[in-house]
Amino acid sequence: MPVSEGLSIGALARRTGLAVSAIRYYEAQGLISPWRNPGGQRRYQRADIRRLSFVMIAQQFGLTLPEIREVLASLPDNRTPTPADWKQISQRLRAHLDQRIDTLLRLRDNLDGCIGCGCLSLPKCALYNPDDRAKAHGSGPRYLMGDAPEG
Amino acid sequence: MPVSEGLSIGALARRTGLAVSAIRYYEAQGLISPWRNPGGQRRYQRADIRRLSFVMIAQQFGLTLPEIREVLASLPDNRTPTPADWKQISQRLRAHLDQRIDTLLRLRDNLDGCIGCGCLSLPKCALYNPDDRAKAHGSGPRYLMGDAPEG
DNA sequence: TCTTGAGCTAAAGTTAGGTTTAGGAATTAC
DNA sequence: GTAATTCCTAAACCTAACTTTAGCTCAAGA
Repeated sequence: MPVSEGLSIGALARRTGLAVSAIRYYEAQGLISPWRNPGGQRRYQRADIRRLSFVMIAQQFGLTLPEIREVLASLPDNRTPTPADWKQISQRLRAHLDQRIDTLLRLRDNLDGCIGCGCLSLPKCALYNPDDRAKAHGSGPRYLMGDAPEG
Repeated sequence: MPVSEGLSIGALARRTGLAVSAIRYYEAQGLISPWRNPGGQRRYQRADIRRLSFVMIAQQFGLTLPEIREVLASLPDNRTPTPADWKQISQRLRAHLDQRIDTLLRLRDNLDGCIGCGCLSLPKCALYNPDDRAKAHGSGPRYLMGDAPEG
């Protein structure tokens, strides 16, 4: 029998498939808030399995951890989230995903145009649209993406 | 008048919108190979503007720098690339993009299903398909993505 | 010529999202 | 009761894709 109620971090790791280190990291990022048993070890609710599962899914959809934290903030504090709570949150995910798909589809259309016209690589090319650039993916030279260097 | 033919790195930076430091970094990664003038400064061909532009576009499409280097390797060494050369390369990009879009569309379908069934966050949920997870985005806990920790 | 603006290299710093390590303390299993 | 797990924290390390800094050299203009 456990020394107190709740899941240990190792148990939660086994249930979610996450590494223990990742769970502790998510806590540091404010995504999950366990309590401590008398010995100082973390204890989790069973609902936290869902919470972490959601984190993993949201990551696949391209949300950053701060974004996920914000989304999770809409879950109730005072009670265990219900399926309806999760459903509402999933719909926000869906909106995010739709936007990513749109961006990629627009990129593809532009690329098709460019293949036809031979303009690929010209700075005036539609592919250079900075909005698309900023949203399509996380990487690329920083200052092109709106982070002007000083001086 | 310049001390030798070709574009200086600053001129290339202005033409492409890239930072000088980024251009030097791309060289270190094998994406571009300038020659040196008698004073040891880098000199570029005008065709290198296109080359770097292509790098930026390919990044938007989610290719890593090593992947871009590989794609660029199919350009001719002995002559300036023609529009036909670029067109061929663009088609490889298009295939990559199609795959990304497919993955996201499948994720969206699964999410729709999950919103309906309320299963979101259950490990058996279709959203946990590891193939999709590995391909949808670069981030997420490493060892879930096939990089098992030792011991 | 002399000064300032580019360029050079090497090395360190940055961000996101974690993992690994070191050195202890708490639990569990026998 | 003791050995083997598990857990704790803090700090260092990791990758990708760059940027910044330091100290120096080159090039261009008045």
